[in-house]
Amino acid sequence: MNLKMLAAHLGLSQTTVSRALNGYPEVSEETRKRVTEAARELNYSPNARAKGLATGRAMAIGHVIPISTQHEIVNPVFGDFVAGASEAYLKAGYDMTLSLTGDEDEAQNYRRLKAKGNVDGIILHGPKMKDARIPFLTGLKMPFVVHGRASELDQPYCWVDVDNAGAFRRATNFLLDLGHRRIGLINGLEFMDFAHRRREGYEEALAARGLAPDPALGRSGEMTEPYGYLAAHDMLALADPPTAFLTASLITAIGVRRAIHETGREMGRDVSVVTYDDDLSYLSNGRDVPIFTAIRSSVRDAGRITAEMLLRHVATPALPPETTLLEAQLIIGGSTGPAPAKH
Amino acid sequence: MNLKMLAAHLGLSQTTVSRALNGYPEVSEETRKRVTEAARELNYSPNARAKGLATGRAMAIGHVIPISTQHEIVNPVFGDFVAGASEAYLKAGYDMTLSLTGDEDEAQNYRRLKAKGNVDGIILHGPKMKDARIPFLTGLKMPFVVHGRASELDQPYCWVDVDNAGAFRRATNFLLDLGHRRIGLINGLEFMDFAHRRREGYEEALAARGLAPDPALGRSGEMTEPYGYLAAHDMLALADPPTAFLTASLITAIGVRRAIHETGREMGRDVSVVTYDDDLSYLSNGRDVPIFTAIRSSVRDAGRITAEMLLRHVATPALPPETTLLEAQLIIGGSTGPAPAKH
DNA sequence: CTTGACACCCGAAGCGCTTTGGACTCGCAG
DNA sequence: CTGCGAGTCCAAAGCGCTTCGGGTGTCAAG
Repeated sequence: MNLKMLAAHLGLSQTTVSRALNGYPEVSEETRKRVTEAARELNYSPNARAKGLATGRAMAIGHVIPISTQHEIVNPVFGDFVAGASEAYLKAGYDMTLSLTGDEDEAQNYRRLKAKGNVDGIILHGPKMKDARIPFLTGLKMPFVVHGRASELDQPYCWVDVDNAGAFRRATNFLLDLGHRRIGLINGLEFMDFAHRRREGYEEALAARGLAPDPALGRSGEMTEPYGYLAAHDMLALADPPTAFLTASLITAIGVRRAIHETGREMGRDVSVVTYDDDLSYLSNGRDVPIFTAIRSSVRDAGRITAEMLLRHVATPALPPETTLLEAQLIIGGSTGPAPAKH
Repeated sequence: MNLKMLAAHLGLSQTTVSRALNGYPEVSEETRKRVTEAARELNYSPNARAKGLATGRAMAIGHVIPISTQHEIVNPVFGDFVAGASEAYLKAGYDMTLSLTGDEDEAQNYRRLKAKGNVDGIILHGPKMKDARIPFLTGLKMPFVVHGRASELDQPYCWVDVDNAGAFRRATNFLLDLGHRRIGLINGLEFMDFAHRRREGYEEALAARGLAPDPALGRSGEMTEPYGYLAAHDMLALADPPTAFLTASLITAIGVRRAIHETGREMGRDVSVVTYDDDLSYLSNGRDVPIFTAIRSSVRDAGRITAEMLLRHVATPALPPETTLLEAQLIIGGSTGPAPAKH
């Protein structure tokens, strides 16, 4: 079933049928009705490739995920982000294509992506500090939005990011207010921009109270459960162990909890934990009473917002770069309490 | 940069250039070299849409994920599956497009997907028991492979699945061998086919020893941490509590562990836990010594295998349906031990 | 009666590629 | 010298759609 057949079936020209279906005004309401009805009946829907060729728009957005030979791989956040973005695409009639690429010849990859022409815009995931992809994409003249930001790049570009520094500053302050002075930071990989900013927030909060960060209380790594366990395990074994932890993800926090229990301490009483929580659909932090005190920001919402921004820029390429900074909420759960009195 | 310009630049016809680039024999090796070099230099890569139009192949695979209004949403397994599938696509030069669809007018969705013509094949996720999409897709004459299976459908189709029943039979037997008699099953949603089969395996193993499943020890739900916690919490509060749990995912198992600790018991001594483990990249079950005894099967491998099967069928549509049953490994970790003696 | 204006519709070109059906040039056997 | 196959290359059609640049026919205004 294609346009030609449909047109023949209706005794109309392809032109008219095409216009009728695409809502152009130079076609009578009556024939438009006839056409749309016939289209539905015969299960006609236009061939996207042909349409794309003719219009120059692919009606699709590309998500590029670096899948480096180290183990970053697809991270748990991705599913929810995509779900959010999909909401936006669904409404706008856009498709989504995924490219997991090794990060060898990045430049070539993006250039090809553009030349192949099956996406109208790109969402960039997992920006590193001064990420080289950003200036490159800017030069490519293809609309893109970064999920996150890249520090130390002053060139303007579109991004949607959580205020990571602010979130960790608040979390740190919260713990400081509870009397904690030795706060372990169990961070993500710090060449990733978000993790870098989180450490900044943490250190700023400490500095504001005249405290210097203890290197023994800072750890950076991939945010798995065993990593959280190990990091907490080691720090708790110190002569002067931390009374509180700040972790970068719920999964890591779960590992921290395991380590705390294993040493016979109790979370929320002997040791406090505040975690960042991406509010993932399958990793809920409890219902009414959150298990962990957390700084929470829905990555699914971020996905929707990022996609909407991109679609705006695809529709109007002349738009100046736009940015959105999302604020994370601090929600109080059962994992925090006043610092235990020293004895 | 397109074919026409490249041809002009080389003083050749589009035909010859196209053939040179696509490895056809009716072009001299010398000109082929000239052409490929010029193509690389000028950063030419063919427009995928035009190519698709001309060849009738989209060089892309569609993943359709039901995103129902209930809360299944994108599940944590998805990211790893996609990473595996990408390996196969990358090698074969295929792209991947994602469609998250509401499950209202499924039939219409798939029909449109085919008519739009930007995928050559489909991977079906999350099959339910006697899933209606399977007969429908068969009728559509578009190659597809199901990740999982649908019980109570005797029609042939391509699938890649883990032997869920076998895995849970083995896990149950393992616990029975350790002397456990009251084994709680904390399962996924049982209208999903995989969860249904897991229960079957569990019940078969019990039946083989003349045990009847206690309804109070069976629970079905979305595999979140709080769900695992709640289920275990409730069962442990029974007059005759279970001495072991069988859980459907690592995340759920983590909730179970929390419940066990909360009642002052110790996992692996007072209460045993065996979990299903999808071997997710970001949710590792410990390194050398696994935290949980688990039945493990890499969902990432499954993704690769499924994609490879689909590509085979896209290349040769006449191939008869093919199936692959993956066996899960039983790996022993610290979460299991002999049933505590009754007193 | 002619002229625009308007509403409606159509033919055909063109998007960038592949592929069919030749065309041309050699070299070699007849 | 002719014929013929092999080796190279090309022109043009076609994939399914949009869209430009007209074409009708009707009707009110001039």
